[in-house]
Amino acid sequence: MTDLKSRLTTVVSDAFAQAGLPAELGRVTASDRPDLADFQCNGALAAAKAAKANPRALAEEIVAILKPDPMFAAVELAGPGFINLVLSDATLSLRANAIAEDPRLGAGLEPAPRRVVVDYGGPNVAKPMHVGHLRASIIGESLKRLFRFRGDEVWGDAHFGDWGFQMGLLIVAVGDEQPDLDFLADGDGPFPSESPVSLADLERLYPLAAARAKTDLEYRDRARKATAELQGGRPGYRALWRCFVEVSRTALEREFSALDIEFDLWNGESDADPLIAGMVAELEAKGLLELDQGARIVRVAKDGDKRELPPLLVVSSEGSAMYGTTDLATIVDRRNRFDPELILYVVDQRQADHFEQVFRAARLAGYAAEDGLEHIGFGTMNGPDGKPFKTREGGVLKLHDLIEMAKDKARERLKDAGLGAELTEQDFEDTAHKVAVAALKFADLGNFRGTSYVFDLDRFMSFEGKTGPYLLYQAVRIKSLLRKADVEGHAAGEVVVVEPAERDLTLALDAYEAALAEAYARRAPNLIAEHAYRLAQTFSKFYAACPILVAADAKSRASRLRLAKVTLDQLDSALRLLGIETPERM
RNA sequence: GCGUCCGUAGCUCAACCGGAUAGAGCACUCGCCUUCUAAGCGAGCGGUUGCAGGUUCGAGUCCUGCCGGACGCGCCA
Repeated sequence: MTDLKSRLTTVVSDAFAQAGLPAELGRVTASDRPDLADFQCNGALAAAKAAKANPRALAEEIVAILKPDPMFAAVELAGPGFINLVLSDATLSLRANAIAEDPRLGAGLEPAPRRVVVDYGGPNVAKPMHVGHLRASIIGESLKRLFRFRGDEVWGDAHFGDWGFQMGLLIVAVGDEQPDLDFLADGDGPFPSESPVSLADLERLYPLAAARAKTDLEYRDRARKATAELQGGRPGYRALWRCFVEVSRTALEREFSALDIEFDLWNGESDADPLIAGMVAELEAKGLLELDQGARIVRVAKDGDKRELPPLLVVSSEGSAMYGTTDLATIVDRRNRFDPELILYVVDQRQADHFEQVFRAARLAGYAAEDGLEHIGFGTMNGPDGKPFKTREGGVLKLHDLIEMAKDKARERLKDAGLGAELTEQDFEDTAHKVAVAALKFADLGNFRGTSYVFDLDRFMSFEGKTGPYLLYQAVRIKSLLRKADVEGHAAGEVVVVEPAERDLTLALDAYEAALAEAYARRAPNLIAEHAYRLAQTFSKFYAACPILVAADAKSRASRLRLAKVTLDQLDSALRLLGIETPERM
């Protein structure tokens, strides 16, 4: 199962070799001029430059070699030395049938599967998720699915923020409010397993405590002491902390699942904590630690650097672990548990320096291979003013509220379309939810992750043009068509490509593999989104140009039905990789 | 100050190792529902790719300088 582009690259590379030219110049790409050809090769231009020869003459030689191959309808020399390739209808028909019969819908596998950890989401105990978590979650989930689909063994890890000073703050805050709690007692317990606080309590108390600790030094010291005692293993604090973690995690999982985001692991910062002491000793033994201004650091600057990268702080002058320490220990933890060949950190681009420090330290310590750690940075989601998104009041918008806003819009639009009357309330709600999630995710994943984008709910939910709802609409249309075909007793049959719209649709289907391979290589889900949109649009043109159920003859109806079915399946596959589900009706 | 990223149509974004006529969507104009969902399809309008040089047969893409913007730069995460 090979896509046309790869197959053509092989064929044309062989022709280059036959002509005595470097085979790697035979790279074939989709044509820039669809009016002239299906595919093209620009290698003759590069070959001519290297050999100081006439590009047209070289290209002519290649054309002569390729021309007899019956897979082509035409092979032509154009412009300064482009080789234009037009495939025969028979070649395209063959390919369309192959994709239709392929359980992977034309998508390939990576030749050498790896063990990969995707670190994304980054939720924290007691903190409600806000819009900042949206990108990390959506992009990470998509990369996890993509890597898994390409054949890697993948663990998605939420990397739960369940440790550190915030926990001490919460213990103090809860203790002040409920001074009679059993958990506050010294000694070994036993302590209740029932949580004395709800998530709402935690979310209420945390910001207050954090603010107070900034100005009230006595309060801050109590929180620090509580943090130290918790980390030292004080049983009552541990038991209380476990309640915080459980209450938070349950609520967060519910929120993530509303976005179809599911983690394989909820390993927290607390899981890495027990490894820190040993790790520090090991770094010491390896001679990597240095005492500087009272702190223990690893110098990570390199000779070629354009600017001196600050050292990684492993132990602060107060003797505590920093977030870089935890990240480093987490690498050790993952190595021990899974021995991953690659760890992807899907985290805001602004933390690029931090990860560079951690990665360099990890390599120096031998915890990871040179190419085993990657920061997958992304830009911010901005408000209309171009600054990171805030509510009208200037606060952060909770993720939950954002999703509700999107669902309200979706309900409104579905009612306008008269769908409310057709569906049961449950189906209606389900569809509204899917439409809202598709709108949000497609708006996010449609852009390259590295660039920031402006959040504009009206535009995302406009249900027109290049949006999530448009893609769902195309999928739903096909589902409806197939239901009708079923009722009328029409079956799909062999694809025979005749019409231009059928050619274009086949070429669009074939491009799935190239899009996925590129998305994988560049860790860029927007290329999947781009493909899905192209496919949907190409189908829509086909739908308008080629009657399916009322086709002129039974053979062409069967052929078009199969094209419609495989388009739906591939669209569904691509959307699933983006984390988007399609409803039955809309 | 140093460093990273960015500047493409009125707006939001593409452009596959440097290749043909820089592409989509929105907005605007026009056409298309007595055939399968018009949340659609077709056509049109819209560009000195921030500015100035350079390399090349060929530059949005590579190099240099400048202008403008975002972000980061040791004990928060």
